[in-house]
Amino acid sequence: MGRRPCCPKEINKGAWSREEDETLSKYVAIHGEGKWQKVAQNAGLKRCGKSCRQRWLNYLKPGIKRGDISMDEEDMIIRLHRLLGNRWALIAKRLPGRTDNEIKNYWNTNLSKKLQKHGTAALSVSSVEHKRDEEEKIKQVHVAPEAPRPRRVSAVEYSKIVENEGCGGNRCSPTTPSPSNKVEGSSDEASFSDFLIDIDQSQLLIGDDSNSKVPQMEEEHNNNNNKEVGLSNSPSSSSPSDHCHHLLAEKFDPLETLLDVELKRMASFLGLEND
DNA sequence: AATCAGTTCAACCGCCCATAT
DNA sequence: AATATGGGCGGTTGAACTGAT
Repeated sequence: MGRRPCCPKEINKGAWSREEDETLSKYVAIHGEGKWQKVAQNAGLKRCGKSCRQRWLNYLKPGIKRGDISMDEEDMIIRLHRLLGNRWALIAKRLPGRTDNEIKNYWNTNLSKKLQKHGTAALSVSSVEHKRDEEEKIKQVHVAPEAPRPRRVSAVEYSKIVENEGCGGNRCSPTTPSPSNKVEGSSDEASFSDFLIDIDQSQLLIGDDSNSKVPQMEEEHNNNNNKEVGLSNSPSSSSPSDHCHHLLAEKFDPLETLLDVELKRMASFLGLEND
């Protein structure tokens, strides 16, 4: 498969100027999103199409929230990251106004440091709630003053940490057995596990980006030990695969729907019923 | 005030997949 | 069927910023 060079020869790189932002915003307002290569050309921007797309989606698009990630959002990020791994785009979809890039940055700068220092226990529900209490007193958005300053961790570093802690690295492989996502002997982790009610990540990941994978994976799942777990609190589902069949029959995106179920639990747990 | 080190985050890079030709 | 193209995504980089000395 040939790959054309992403960008024309003469392009601007680096930070976007206000003029460029305005040009892009005006163009997209008139012509809509998509065809980013043409956007770059037709709008007269000396920018790569991808760069235009990224600038629009991460910064200029109306409704984008910037900064001030709330404790609830942080909690959501932590939980979703536990469920989905480094699938920032999926996580971002569950946080209106937040972009994958922002969440990724927030994770790398604010949350991964906790992994680095305390392991996953630092990211448990109770610690987040404790932090919420503290931060409401201090009214600071990011890091409590007494907390160590954030530091970036490399992917390799992070993978090692997570490997030890649970979800195995950059992506939670669909074949990764769900028990690996638990840390033994951690009470905080136990509370989180309770919250998860033994959701099988392989089920959650089925419908990620290709519906076509679902039947095949379900078949595999059926061949394996499917007694283990699933959305067992769904009384009408005798098994996770039944549940997925049901969802498919109704033309739902399985992941979306499963996530909705999960997020309702989160909301219930957080006392935020009206998601 | 100057310098240095650490942190943040916008932007880039390259891989992958879906779709068009 | 093979190739070209567009777009999505996660990982990484580096300039700007901030705080410590």
